Amino acid sequence: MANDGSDTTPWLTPQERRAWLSIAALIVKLPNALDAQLQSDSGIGFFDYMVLAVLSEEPRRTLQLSDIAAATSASLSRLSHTVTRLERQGLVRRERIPGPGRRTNAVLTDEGYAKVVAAAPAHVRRVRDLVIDALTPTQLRTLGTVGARVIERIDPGRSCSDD
Amino acid sequence: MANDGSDTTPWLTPQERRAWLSIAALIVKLPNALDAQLQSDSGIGFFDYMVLAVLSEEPRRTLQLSDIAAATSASLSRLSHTVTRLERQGLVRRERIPGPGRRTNAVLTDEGYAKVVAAAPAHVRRVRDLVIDALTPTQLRTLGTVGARVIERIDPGRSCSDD
DNA sequence: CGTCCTAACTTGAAGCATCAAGTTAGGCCC
DNA sequence: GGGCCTAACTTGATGCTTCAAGTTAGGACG
Repeated sequence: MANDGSDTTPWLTPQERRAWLSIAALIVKLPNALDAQLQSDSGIGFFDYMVLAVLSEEPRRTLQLSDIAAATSASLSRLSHTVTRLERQGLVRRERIPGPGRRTNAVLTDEGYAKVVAAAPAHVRRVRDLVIDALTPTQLRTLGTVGARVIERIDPGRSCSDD
Repeated sequence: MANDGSDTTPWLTPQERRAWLSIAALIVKLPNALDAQLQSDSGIGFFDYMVLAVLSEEPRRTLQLSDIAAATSASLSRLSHTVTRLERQGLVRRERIPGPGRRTNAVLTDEGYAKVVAAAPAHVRRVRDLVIDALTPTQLRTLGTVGARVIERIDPGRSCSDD
């Protein structure tokens, strides 16, 4: 129970530790901050917003559930529950795909589209305030690169696309 | 409803957008990955682990609830519920502070201490694999700096200390 | 053409987080 | 020393996430 996979466990150096503390705080606080902004300004959570946003960028405002799940880094189960809720709010609608297998699309309704359009400006502004405009272009670039690198480590072989 | 706080909402440039997509994926996936590792190796969530870890670094393995909440970026309510659960598992114990006000300490039990000690190596290894060792020292340094900067924007005036 | 198989989704229960209301223990002020 | 105030928690309800188990629609194999 005290040896989970290695005899030698190199602890963090003071520099590494300091960096890690900042990163840990970041990945806790940034999602909270974005959730809070969207919740209070538009009555919607960050994840729900991402789902609507992803759909709004599709030509037919339509995407298969498993593709949405991949785009938002969520489990299919989570997504299914979420789509059920969004459906109840009239923002989205389900649609069976006729072909082979048991595939289902989610389609953004007009009301759903209006919701994202209404929510986006304040959301983007907050993202700018907290992240984009807080950093130099070089820092932002590094952050993007570094994020992609870590993501690649988490699940090797994936692209990314959400908002 | 279409104008949440500004007439001119500068959208993201393609570079900014690409960076933001990486960052968004990062703040969703990294917590999930850490949670999954801790859950499967030690049967404990990331947040619970942080609470125990913070306590384990105190001289008397004791800290006031509101200080733990601050150190882990959580609400007092969330922390109180969590401490109740940890208490039920025998990992922590509550202790009223006699002085003024209605202050309460959480104290790490021996069992709780054993738990963190057992969980830490695999957790640290995962943090190394995913983040620390995936980046150059310069990138890590930048990431730390940048994290601190964003945190400062989120709630101005705070230090950080957790694991 | 029937059985097995897989991929994609659904569902229900259990756990965890959040929000809004309480509660509690002293200070403060007259 | 009685009423009021604040800070620090606690609690219960509600909602979201996860987990494990189920369901469904074809395809492949024999």
